[in-house]
Parts: sequence; C-alpha cells; structure tokens
Amino acid sequence: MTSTATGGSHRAAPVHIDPREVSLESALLALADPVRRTLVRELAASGPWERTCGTFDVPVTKATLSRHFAVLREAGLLEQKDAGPRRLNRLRREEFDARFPGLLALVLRDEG
Amino acid sequence: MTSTATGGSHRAAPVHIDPREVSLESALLALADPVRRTLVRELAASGPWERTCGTFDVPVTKATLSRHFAVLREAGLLEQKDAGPRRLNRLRREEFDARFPGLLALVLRDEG
DNA sequence: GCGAGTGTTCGTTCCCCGTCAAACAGTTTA
DNA sequence: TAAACTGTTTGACGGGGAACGAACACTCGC
Repeated sequence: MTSTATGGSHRAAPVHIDPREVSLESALLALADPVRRTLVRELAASGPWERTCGTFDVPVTKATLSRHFAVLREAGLLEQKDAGPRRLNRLRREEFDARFPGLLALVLRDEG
Repeated sequence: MTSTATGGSHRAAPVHIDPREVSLESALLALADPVRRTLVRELAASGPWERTCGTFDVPVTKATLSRHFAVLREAGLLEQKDAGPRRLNRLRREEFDARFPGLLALVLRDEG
C-alpha cells in the first residue's frame, strides 16, 4: 500500500509560523523587497486559495520565486496548502494586520 | 566679520527630502535596520532639537552613525540643523506619519 | 510505469549594505 | 595660531541576500 493511517509519503508540508510571533524586523525585511510586495498585492487582489505559485507575474525564475514564498511564510504573511502537484496560497490579512496594524494597508495602497 | 549676507563659508547643510516624495521601499529599508530603529526610538523619546548626533547609545563608530543618519534623512524620517560644531536632530513625526500612516507607530511600540 | 507539470533544494555568483579606521572639514576655546 | 571637539567622507573588508541553472521530489494523466 502507498499510504498509512497517519498519512503515508506525502511531500513535506510548508512550514508556517504564528504571525503573532513574527518580529518587526522580519516583517519589514520581507516587505522591503519589490518582488515580494508584488506577490502580496496580487495575492490581495485574488481570493483565498485561488492562486497557485506559478500564476504570479514576477520577473524571476521559479527557484527564486520559491525562495520569496518561503520568506513571506516566515514573515507570517502567507499561508500555503498543497493541492496535488500544485500549492495554493492565501494572504494572511487579518492575522498579519492584528500583529502589525496598518502595515499591510501601506503596501496595498502604494503603487510602486 | 566672518559671514556675509548670503551665508559665508559654513559647512554644507544636510540634504533633506520632502517626506511626501519618499518611496515606500526607502522607508521600509530605513526602518529594517535595528540600529536605525534604536535611533528613531531615542529620537522619539526626546524633544525636537534636543539631541546631537554623538549622544545616541548605539554600538557603532561615529562613521557608521553618520551613515545611518544620512539614510534616515533620505527616508524622510530625520531633520538636522547645524548648531556650531554640533548637529541637532528632530524626528519628522507628523510629516512621516502623513506619508506612511501607522508605520512609525509600529516602530515606536515595538520593543525589539 | 512513463512522461509532463509543479515546486523545492543545492551550489554558485554577484552585488549591496553595514562596518571600521583613517583622513578631512568646520567650529569653538585657549 | 594651535588644540580640542564634532561630524563627514573615503577606501577597504566581510556578510548576507537575491539571482540563476541544474538536479531532485512529488503528483497526476496517459
């Protein structure tokens, strides 16, 4: 058999951190990068779990993109969920805004 | 006399930027550094024009400190004024908060 | 099972930023 | 003028992060 009662051989689930435990420095560093701000904005423009990692319009390779997603996760900004071979994304709006009130709003409002 | 009506041979006045023209990226990068956040907090704890550059408690040399002050100026966070051989500092609270509402509050509230 | 598709990890390269020591510039006091 | 003090500028060094290609891991359709 290929799976046990406890779950079998799936791939490692993405590592998440409670946004309440994220440092201000991590949050600022995560949002200081223009590519990551673009990801956050596109994420905010879509509904939860609507976008997979490959559907974002940023001028980097998938390796670099994967790195950026990891940084956003560690900053408490992103939640990811596996769906077959793809990975669905959700912006953690409420949680992040509770930890850093107004910060996300600045990014979403800003054009650059 | 040692000065003319136009100013004579003073040292170059510090360069300032209108906070309204500061990019979000500049602001985030400026505040992402722990030394600069300390400077901002100490500045907020004192009144305007009360502190000279040498009176801040940060573990860097004066050369590095001077650099940090320049970054804070370019981010629209700091205003400087010459007073003899010293340089007085003022946190641009209202102007910066008008450009990036809530951002300064996050830094001042945070302990780390 | 095989191949296509999706995303991560590894190793490398490059560049920017923070840091320092040393030298410089300006101001004040002696 | 000389000496002391404050702050800036320059050049060099080191570390960290962003970027890429290539290889790997996993899932699904044929």
